[in-house]
Amino acid sequence: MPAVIQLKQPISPPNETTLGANAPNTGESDSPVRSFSPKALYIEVAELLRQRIFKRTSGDLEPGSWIDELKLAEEYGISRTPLREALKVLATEGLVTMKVRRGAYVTEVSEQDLSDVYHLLSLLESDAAGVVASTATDAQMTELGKLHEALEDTVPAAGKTQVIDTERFFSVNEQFHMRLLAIANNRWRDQMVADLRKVMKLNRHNSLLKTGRIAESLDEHRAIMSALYARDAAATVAAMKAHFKNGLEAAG
Amino acid sequence: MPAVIQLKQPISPPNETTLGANAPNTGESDSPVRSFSPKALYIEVAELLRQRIFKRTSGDLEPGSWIDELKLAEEYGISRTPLREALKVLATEGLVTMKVRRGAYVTEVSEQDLSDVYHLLSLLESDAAGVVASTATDAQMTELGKLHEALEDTVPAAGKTQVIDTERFFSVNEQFHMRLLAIANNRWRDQMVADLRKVMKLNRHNSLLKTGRIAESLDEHRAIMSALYARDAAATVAAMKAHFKNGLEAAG
DNA sequence: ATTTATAATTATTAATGCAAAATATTATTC
DNA sequence: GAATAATATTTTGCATTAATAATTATAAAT
Repeated sequence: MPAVIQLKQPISPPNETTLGANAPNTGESDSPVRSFSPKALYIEVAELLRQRIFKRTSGDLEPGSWIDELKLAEEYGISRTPLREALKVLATEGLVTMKVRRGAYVTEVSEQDLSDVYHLLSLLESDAAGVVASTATDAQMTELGKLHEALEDTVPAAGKTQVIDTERFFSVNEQFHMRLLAIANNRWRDQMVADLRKVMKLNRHNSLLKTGRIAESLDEHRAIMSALYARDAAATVAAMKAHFKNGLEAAG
Repeated sequence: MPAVIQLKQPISPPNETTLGANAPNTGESDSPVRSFSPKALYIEVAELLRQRIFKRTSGDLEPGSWIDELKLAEEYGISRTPLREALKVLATEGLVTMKVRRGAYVTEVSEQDLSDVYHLLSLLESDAAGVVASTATDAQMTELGKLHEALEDTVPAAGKTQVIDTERFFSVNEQFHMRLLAIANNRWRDQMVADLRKVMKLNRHNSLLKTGRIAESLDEHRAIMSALYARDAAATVAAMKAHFKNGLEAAG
């Protein structure tokens, strides 16, 4: 490790975002960077770290690797305090693991973990679907129907040679699931699902929906939608569970 | 917000004793207090704050009230840094709510929140029960059976005039649920359940099991146990759901 | 040569200091 | 007297610095 005596020297944090460029005490107003930011610094840093953990391109921040506070703080041009606070947020999200007097490590998710988390996602979202089937207003139901139709539209009719817009399919699919959760209207569940999904993304094959399964997935969505329209909670739950079950098998 | 945090450390209640008595710079070695403490200070402080939030006797730290960092730091004899870190942990657990540039507030749980959280607890624990019914070893099943018998033993046979040891009933009941979760063997669920239970405890009538319902509760437990012994997952899930359903009605 | 003990290095944790932001208070004007 | 401006106080947020724990390296001894 470098960093002999002079740590605070501007060892050329040459690049990128710098984000916290605001030298603290210097009254110099040369850092408009986050002057417009209403959010706390540690929140923004947490988001940056999340991206780096997920992208996993830069080489560092791979699962299992130790997170060098000093290096990152320098890199971002901030002190270690907000960085530490950000790490604590990520720890509670399950993305990093804190070891006493040993610092933070990017969480390694085993196959077991992946399976466990997926199971919970399935449970929570299926339940949400059941709630929606029972309690959604007609307007909300129509809204979901519209999203489902948008999903159908991304896949060309059988026989057509047109390519599937995978990107768009995933996007609309995501919207559908999100809207469903929103209508189920349980912010605690929303938070849990969000956290669990982040953990899922730690995995290499992170897609909750494999590419080759689009046609099948659409079929399952149809089943979910018709159970919803029928306001059959049990059937909706079952359909959503089946949807997840297939998704997992494909991902495994 | 509920979230997943994984601290391998047990939550042994710190021997309390002023905890942070170590005056920082003063070289005076008059504070052996936490010299033997292996845990980070902010973890211990978080636990202390949790207790204060739950006990709610001291008048401060009531739901909705603002948390005075300075005052608390002084009170515990520590600086604001570990206190702030502790607050962030509690924030991710959903016990406190952070407002930008406005500090931390003890989370107010509405009736809606309470109902939502309870719903999720029911969902997660019922699912766990189902998993146990399907996958537990015979030894584990026997273990649960023993706990159930201990639960039966706390309630005198009908006709007897002996008083019920409520305290013990709650304790054994808690053990049963905990053991069930442990056998289900999904650490992510365990963490979520733990967080949700904490939120439930924010409520005044915080008992997950009302006093007047012991006999009924025992009946429900019997149903769960026999479904478990039969290794009927669906029946187990249903029995556990019923158990929770009744519990909520009693609490409401 | 292996093991143990001690010293040095490294990194985390906690404390203090300082500035910006927000709220409360006072003052001034219409 | 009310409203608005100006000032003062409080409080959060970030940075810096000090201290503590742990690991590595080095040396000594059996």
